[in-house]
Amino acid sequence: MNTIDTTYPPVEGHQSSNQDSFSTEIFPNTAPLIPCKVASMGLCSVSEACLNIKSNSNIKYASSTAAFPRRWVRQGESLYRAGDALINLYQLYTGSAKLRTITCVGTEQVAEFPMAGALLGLDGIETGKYTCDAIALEDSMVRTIPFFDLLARCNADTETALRLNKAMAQETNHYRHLLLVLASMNSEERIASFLLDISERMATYGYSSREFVLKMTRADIACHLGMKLETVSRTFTRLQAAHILDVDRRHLNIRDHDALRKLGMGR
Amino acid sequence: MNTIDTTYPPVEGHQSSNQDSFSTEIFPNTAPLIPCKVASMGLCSVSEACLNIKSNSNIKYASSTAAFPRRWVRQGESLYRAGDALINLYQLYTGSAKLRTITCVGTEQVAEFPMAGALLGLDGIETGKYTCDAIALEDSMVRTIPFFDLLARCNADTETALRLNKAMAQETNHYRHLLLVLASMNSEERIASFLLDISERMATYGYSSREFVLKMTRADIACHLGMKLETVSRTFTRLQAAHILDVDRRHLNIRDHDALRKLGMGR
DNA sequence: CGGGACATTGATTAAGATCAATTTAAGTGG
DNA sequence: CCACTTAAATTGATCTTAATCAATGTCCCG
Repeated sequence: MNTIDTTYPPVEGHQSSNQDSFSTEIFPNTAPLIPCKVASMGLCSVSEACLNIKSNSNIKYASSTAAFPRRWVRQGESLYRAGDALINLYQLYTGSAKLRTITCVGTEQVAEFPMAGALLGLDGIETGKYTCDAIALEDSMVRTIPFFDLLARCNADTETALRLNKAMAQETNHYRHLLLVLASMNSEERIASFLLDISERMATYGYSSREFVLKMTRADIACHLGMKLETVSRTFTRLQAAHILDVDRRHLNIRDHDALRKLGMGR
Repeated sequence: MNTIDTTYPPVEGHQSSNQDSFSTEIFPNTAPLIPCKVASMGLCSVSEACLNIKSNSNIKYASSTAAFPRRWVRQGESLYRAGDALINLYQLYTGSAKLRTITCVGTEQVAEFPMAGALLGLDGIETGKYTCDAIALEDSMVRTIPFFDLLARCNADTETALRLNKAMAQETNHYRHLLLVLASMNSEERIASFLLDISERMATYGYSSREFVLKMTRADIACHLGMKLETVSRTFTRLQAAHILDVDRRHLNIRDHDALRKLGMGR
């Protein structure tokens, strides 16, 4: 029986030594940690490092780290659920997730697949309650950012406020583009667009943009792109036949990036 | 013949004396002004009135008004264009608009149809350049809110900051719902969902939720909902045949709101 | 009154949904 | 470690919805 430890993180002991060092063996399938990369490149939306960039450098980095504690989420578990009160935002440090909504009649929609660096929880800001479920696609680690702390920080620091605003605007712009994808593209173009997005984000975090592993199921992809899972599967097959992709289950290899771009960027 | 005034319901002369009065004859087709309604009900996302709600009440309303000057936009004209530098946000005071993106290959997507009270320009926050065209569907009036003034205000006032955040989150949540509509609903359900949204917003501003005039063309609706304009037309016809709607070109009458809701809320 | 934008309607086609059957991989427990 | 169970993915056959192509109708504005 697959009993999951509901008292989260497996991890013990290693926290005692250096705060930011992790033994990745504990989660062998987990992506390597890239906190510095994310923070130093300024790619993260809002992180403890980013938050301090423009603030008084006398503030101890360590204390800032302590202010945003880590939390592990195991594969399949939810970081938060629709209806929960918004208390924290979360920065995804390692791993990946899906953000999904379910209507009162049970229709599901996967809105996005956040990866390391992403800021989660913004969907709760409108009403004070989350409107989505945030579910880990693999064992993942987040930083917990108390929302009202963040607001206070924004109040003290225009830079942080602008950064938060940009993070929110980025999500909105991403959705607006996704609307276009769903409204005007056929299944091949949707899949191409989807893969380009993932490819780009992989590159952003220093991984191969050509070869990677999809962390989500065909059903998740279908639910994200407004298709049926059979159509997703068939589309992968067709793109493989066209020598644009090599697909082996979740493992993906982009053979013809130009052709993929031509498809995914719109007609 | 059942001719309905295509302008929004008139607001009785309360604007004649004070500084917010306009001679609507200049723009004969323009909706009556509803500044007080929008502001006082707290329905606007961010307005000069809202911005002062929690701040020092000694601040003159007049000076605040002066800080956010009016601007008229004629039907078909754009308030801003994709690529323009973000300088201002705009609060739509009267009238309505469409927000649309066009890709490099010319694919168009109408992301939303803002109505009075809406805050426009948020799409420019991510990069500092607008990513959409904001086009007036009728002669409309906006309040011009310099973005960096607003940021400064947010800095001074947590309430304003939260309000701006909520406005952005609201837009994002709206898009997320629209994704679900496009991903999982058939044409009847999409149209139903679309009409429910408009109906609700009409009610919010004190107009009839049952009977109203669509300010946009069939092509705009189609482009918004990921359909072809012929399909939009046919769907209206079918909903009329089912005694759910009365449709006469742009004029719309909801005969069976429950049936419409059943369709639009998902299966 | 006439021209153009907008809308409706009809006939046909094509893309993707649906229903259904296998195949493959990954655990689980004996 | 291997048989067994289950989740995920692929593939095939058929059907349905909406796209497409085309023609006509209607209203508004100059």
